[in-house]
Amino acid sequence: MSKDKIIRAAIEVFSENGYHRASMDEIALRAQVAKGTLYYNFPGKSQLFKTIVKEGFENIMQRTQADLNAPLPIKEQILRIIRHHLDLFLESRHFSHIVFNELSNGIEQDVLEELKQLRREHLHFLASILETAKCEENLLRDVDANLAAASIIGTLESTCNYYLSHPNAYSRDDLERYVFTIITQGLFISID
Amino acid sequence: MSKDKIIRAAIEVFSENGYHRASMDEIALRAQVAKGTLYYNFPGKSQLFKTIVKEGFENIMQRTQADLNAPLPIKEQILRIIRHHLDLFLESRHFSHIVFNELSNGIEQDVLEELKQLRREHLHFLASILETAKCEENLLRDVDANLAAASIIGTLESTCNYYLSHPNAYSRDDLERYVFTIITQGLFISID
Amino acid sequence: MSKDKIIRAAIEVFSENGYHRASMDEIALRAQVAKGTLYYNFPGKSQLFKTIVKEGFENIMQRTQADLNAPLPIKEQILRIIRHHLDLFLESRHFSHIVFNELSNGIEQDVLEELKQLRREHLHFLASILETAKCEENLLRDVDANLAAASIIGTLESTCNYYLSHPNAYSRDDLERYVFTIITQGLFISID
Amino acid sequence: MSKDKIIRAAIEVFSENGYHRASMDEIALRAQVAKGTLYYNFPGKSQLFKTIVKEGFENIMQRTQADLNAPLPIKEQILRIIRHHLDLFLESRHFSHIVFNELSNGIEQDVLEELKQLRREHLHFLASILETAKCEENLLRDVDANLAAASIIGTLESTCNYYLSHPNAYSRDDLERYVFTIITQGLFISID
DNA sequence: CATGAATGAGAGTTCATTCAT
DNA sequence: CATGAATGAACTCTCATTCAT
Repeated sequence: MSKDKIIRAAIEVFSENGYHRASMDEIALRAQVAKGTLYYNFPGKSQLFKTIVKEGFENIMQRTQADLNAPLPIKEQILRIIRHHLDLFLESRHFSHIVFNELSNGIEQDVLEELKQLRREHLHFLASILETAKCEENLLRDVDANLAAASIIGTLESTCNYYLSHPNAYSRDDLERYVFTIITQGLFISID
Repeated sequence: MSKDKIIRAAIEVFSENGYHRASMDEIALRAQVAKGTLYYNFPGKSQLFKTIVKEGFENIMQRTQADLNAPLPIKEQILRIIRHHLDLFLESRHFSHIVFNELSNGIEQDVLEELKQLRREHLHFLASILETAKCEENLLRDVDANLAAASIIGTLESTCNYYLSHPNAYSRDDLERYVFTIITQGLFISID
Repeated sequence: MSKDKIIRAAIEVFSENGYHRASMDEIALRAQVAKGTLYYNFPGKSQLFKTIVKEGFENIMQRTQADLNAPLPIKEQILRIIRHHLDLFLESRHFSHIVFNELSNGIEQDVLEELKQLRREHLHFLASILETAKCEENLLRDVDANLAAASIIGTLESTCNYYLSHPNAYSRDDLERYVFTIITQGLFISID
Repeated sequence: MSKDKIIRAAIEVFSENGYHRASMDEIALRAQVAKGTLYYNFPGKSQLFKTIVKEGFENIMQRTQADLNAPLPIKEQILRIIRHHLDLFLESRHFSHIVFNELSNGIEQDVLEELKQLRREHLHFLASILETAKCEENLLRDVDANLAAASIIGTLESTCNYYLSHPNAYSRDDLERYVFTIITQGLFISID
């Protein structure tokens, strides 16, 4: 089906070039459809972009949620959150960069607003997991859950970035462990 | 002098619109110089952008360095690092976003390479401060200093972002304290 | 039947948007048929347009003719011509604008030629009524009947236009009377 | 100068093709400038069109006004109005068609509104000449001056149209005389 | 030093038309 | 009879860059 081919191609092209340098011509070429077919299936470039980002957010939230269904200690929950996000970040580096960072300027105002909303929802999704854990287990430091969630995302994004430009510095497992340590040792209550 | 006027205007325009939506016309207009003057002073758009990002990095590194000249405990050093970065992030939100995030795709390859190098240098600058502290004071957890630095930057960037879209949630001082807690409680050794 | 639905929808859309801005998509949407159905029933956009214009001309000529079947004094005949044209012009303003004015440029050459022919026929139809009256009653000034007919159409078109953009200036009846006066006092012989 | 070349070319192209079929490429080609030069000098297609129509209206109003400076009997004034409009209509047939008819649909709403305003001003200009004459000389029939002006324009437009498609029917002088008769015998008071 | 008119490659988008079903 | 997904040529418009002055 054309729609799927287009989305697959668009992910590629947006990932490789960023929103602005990605051209509809290139996407059509990559999807092996005519340019008009893009506009038959999507209202325009920004809407196509939105669709993709939306799917990305939903994808990672679903994957995370599915894995947290069973009752798990918060430590394990955070580990899994980190693992899923690392999967996304490392498997499709540019795509995740788009999802988490390219939402700043230079996109049509209305679509931008929707995308920011999506990002907020993702953050609240993580925050709610933390909040639940904080209440139930009393293991988390008394920090605003939203800020904590923001910190997790920022740390993941930034460390992955570093990891990817230093491919031989440590293994994927090391990275996971390091990040877990950095995050949790600040989130778990410790005797000072 | 024209060069200064151009740089000031360019910071504004790049900040407000991102790299691609910023136009040389707009920059010339804001700088109150003719379009040709831009090309008299800078080889092109990407070079102008590079100049600005470079100045941004140098600025924050200088400000931080200057404040760390006196011998200070690591806790105080980190607090000051956070404070300077919050200053930069909150005072010129979009500019810092450019500096820390817009360096991904869609910029001319050669300039992009230089910018990534700058970002690496900034990260290493922070990492070296941490490294020194780790050796001298043995207060820091045994985590790769570069990853720790990346985590700090990511956390700052991400939490500021949240803070700015929820202006009334907490005060600037609260934010500073929260971020400090999140970062340090993971970086300082604690008895588990 | 699809054909009728299409024609009704097409009249609406052409009227509201003019030939070029009217899109086949919009017509199909309004007619509640699939786009392909348009091309099943009509060879293309210009032919569909031609069909509509043709029906418009035939409609007004029939209405006028029907009303002039009984032998009437020329004064009454002209009044009825005016009345029928005002009906058409005022009831479906844009449609009549299309019929009388949009036949100039920018339509496929072959269809355009046919449409101009239709306009000529309409003009000759009016002219023949005037000509008959001139011979039989000797009440009309010695002016070329075709020019006189052209003048009537031009006056109707132009005054309706004015009337429609000044809705409260005079009543429909006033307009009819004024136009009648303007036209006839130039067409009837008067002692100078 | 580029601006002049563009306007000259645009008049040609708009006249030959109507607003929608006229392409900016064609105008640039005809003007022997690059496409970008069009947009350097005019904000867009509709604005370019507006400029041209505006100049057309101003041109004919100026020419007419200049010729009516000396105090003339109304009969002579109307003759001159007719003459100037015939000049415009016959010399640049398509241009005048644009000016007087292509202002209906399918042009950007804001520009369309301005153009309609121009047409209204032109009509009021003619109406004011008639009004003055009516008051001063008491020679004009008691018909609303605006409708009378509309009638003149409509008659001129429509008869010229006919004249141009029947080039050999009568001479330009005949046309002028006929039109003058048609118009004035309805405007001058006559004993019925 | 500085200008700004001019450029042209390339972008996003529209839409009449086709054709396999 | 009717459909609607797919097409691709043509369109308007943007903008970094150049160069004669």
